[in-house]
Order: sequence, then C-alpha cells, then structure tokens
Amino acid sequence: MDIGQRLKTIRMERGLSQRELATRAGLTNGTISLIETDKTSPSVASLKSLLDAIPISMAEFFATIEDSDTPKVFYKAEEFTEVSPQGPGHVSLRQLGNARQHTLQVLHETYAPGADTGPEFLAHEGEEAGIVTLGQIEVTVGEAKAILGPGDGYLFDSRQPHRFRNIGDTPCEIVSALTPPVF
Amino acid sequence: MDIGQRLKTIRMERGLSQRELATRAGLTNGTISLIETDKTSPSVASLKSLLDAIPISMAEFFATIEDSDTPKVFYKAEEFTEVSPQGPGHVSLRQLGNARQHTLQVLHETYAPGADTGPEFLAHEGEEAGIVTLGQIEVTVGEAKAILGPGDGYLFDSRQPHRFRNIGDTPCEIVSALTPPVF
DNA sequence: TTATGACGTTTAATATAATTGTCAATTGAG
DNA sequence: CTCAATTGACAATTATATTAAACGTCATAA
Repeated sequence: MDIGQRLKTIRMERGLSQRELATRAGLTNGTISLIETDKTSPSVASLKSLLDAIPISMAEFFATIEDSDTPKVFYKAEEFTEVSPQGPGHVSLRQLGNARQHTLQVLHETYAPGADTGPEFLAHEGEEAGIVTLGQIEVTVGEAKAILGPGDGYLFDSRQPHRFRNIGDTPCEIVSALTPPVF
Repeated sequence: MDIGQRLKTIRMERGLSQRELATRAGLTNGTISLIETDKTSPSVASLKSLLDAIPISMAEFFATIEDSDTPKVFYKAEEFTEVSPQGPGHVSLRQLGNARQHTLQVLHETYAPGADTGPEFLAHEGEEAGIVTLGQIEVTVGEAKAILGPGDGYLFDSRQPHRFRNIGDTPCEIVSALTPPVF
C-alpha cells in the first residue's frame, strides 16, 4: 500500500512542509514524519484530518494508490484473500482476486490433516472443479467417493451434495474453480 | 463520516458476524464492536485487514461514504477547511469546499486583535472581494487605505499589493471571494 | 425450566500510535 | 564564511487503539 509515500507525494505537490500540514490538521510534525516513513499506521481519524487539510478526499487518496485504471490481472500469493467461514483453521480457502466482480471464482485450498468440510454436505448452484497439487484427499460427490492425489482432479455439478476430507497425515492442497462464485 | 455504520452495513450485507469477520481479518470481535459503535478510530492497517477480508477496496469503502454522485452543494460551518499557512493562529482562513475543483474560492476569514497579514504585501493573479461581518479592519490596497466595519466591503485586482490589519481590540470577521483560487 | 450456542457489547491489561522535546542537516541572508 | 531559521528524523513520554476475557441477550433444543 505505502500510505507514507502517497502522503508525502501529495504533500510535496502542494508545496507543504510537514510542520505546515501538521498545524493545519491539528497534529504534530513528528506524527507526519512517522507516517511518511511507514513507522506507524495512522488512525483513519488522523489520516482524515491530514487529507482534509491538504485538501483531498479519502476516496481520491486511496483510489490512485490501489485501483489502477487497467483492471488487475496478476496477483501475488500474499494478495489472495481468505474466505473460509471459520478463518484459516483446518480448512483454508484463499480466493484469487475479488470474485464479486467476476463470474469465475478460483480458490487455493489447503486442508490440514484430518480437516473435513463436515458431515453436512455442501450444495449450491453452478459447477465446480479442481486439481490436487499436494497430499491426498477423500472427495465424496453424491453416491460417488474417491481418494485423489497430486495431479488428480474432479468436476461436478455443485447441486450435487459434496464433501472433502483429508484422511492422510500431511496437508493437502487443491486449486479449484467455481462458477458462479459462491461467496 | 461514520466509519462504524459503513462497516457494519457492509458486513451485514455479506452476512458476516463480527467474530467471523474478525478471524478472517486476524483481529478480534471486540475490536470490530468498538469500531462499529464509533468508540475508537481504527488504524488504516486494521481497516485494510477488515476490508480485505470482506472483501472491498479502501477506495470503494470511502467512495460511497463521502463522495455522492451529486456534487456537494451545502457545507456546514465545521466542514470548512483551514487554509491559513500558519494554521488558525492570529489569522484564520476557512475555505468553503474544495477550491481546487472550482474557479471560485470563498473564505471565512477571522483576524484576532492585532492580527496582520504582514508588512510584505500580498500579490497574485485574479480578483478579490469581501464584506466585513464583524469588528473592524484596516485594509491597504496599493496606495489606498481604509478602515472597514460591518457591512463595508472591498473589491480589487489581486495584482495590486494588499494587506489586512485588525487594529481594533475585538476579533474581525470577513467573508471574501477570490477567483481564481490562490491555494 | 435448564442448558447450549451465537451474537454484540463492555472492561482491564497490553500493544501501539501520537506528542513532546531535541537533534543534525539544509537553506538563505548578511 | 557565520548566523538564524527551517526542514525532517529520532528517543522518551503520554494518549489511544487493540487484545483477551468476561458479560447480557437472544434464540433453539433438551
């Protein structure tokens, strides 16, 4: 994100010193120094004060920092967002991009040893497919059941009840795709 | 601004509980409660974590909260932004709206007793006018000098050197307009 | 009824942001 | 050059956000 660099750039553009901006915003120059050098993460109240004094809106401030005009295509591993209902516990579901803006949802799933999507079977509209990249997992779809390893895959109508269980003693990773997105 | 209400609304729309969102974001449910009830102002780092877990971008979050589609027309007194270089000390210059987006700049100026824009005369492009609403002030424009009271006004080419001094013992308020904006 | 679980809130302890005072480096004037 | 003023950064203190654990409420089920 680099809030600090962004703030510094705007402040310089307007020809303001840290002290000048500070007095306008009702803060101190020290605070601005810490923010600009990324030694602290300001409260939104503090940041709002600073932006009001420049002046520039919060939306503008963050717009140029994160949303580029060109749609985002590439994602680093750490940019994936965890969408597992219980957080990254036994089962981790790391989503690629913001599925709400697309018709396709891709997940990087990790099942800890013993992890289980639960005895109550999942079921929802659409199609679902995936390929195992690490470890082993037992997949149940309707009446069918299989144990899949690296390189193996699955593809089914999501309206069929399904369940995933890591019955091994090592973590299992799957790259999966859903359409339309569930979350 | 009401960050709390905004966060709560979005969270509810996605059908998330405070605890669920907290674990996803790596924070605690208590923190979210405090934020949503406006009992604390989160750091931008914390807010980012929450929004990433929803997920929604910072720009989106603040866009609907402050920038309405219809341009802003009305401003409360406390929404004015202080643009005095030294902050609200002797001289307070409170700007109406964001002049950078307009060709007209309106200020609510307050001069403390003895306040002075300085012996070095100001000069810049454009026109400048104002009406005194409270107290008295000595205005010098070029060779001309006058003492103005409530109801009195001035209008001149800003390229002429000018200076404002409150020579009374009560504060002086002026509503002034500049075009184009100076700041 | 009692128990159980999920929910949002509150409180005391802790981690972190913000202030204060100071510093060295830079800039401009004499 | 020297001197004074201004800048951005830093260390120590103060203020505040965040945590962890509790609470009270509301459901649902035994």
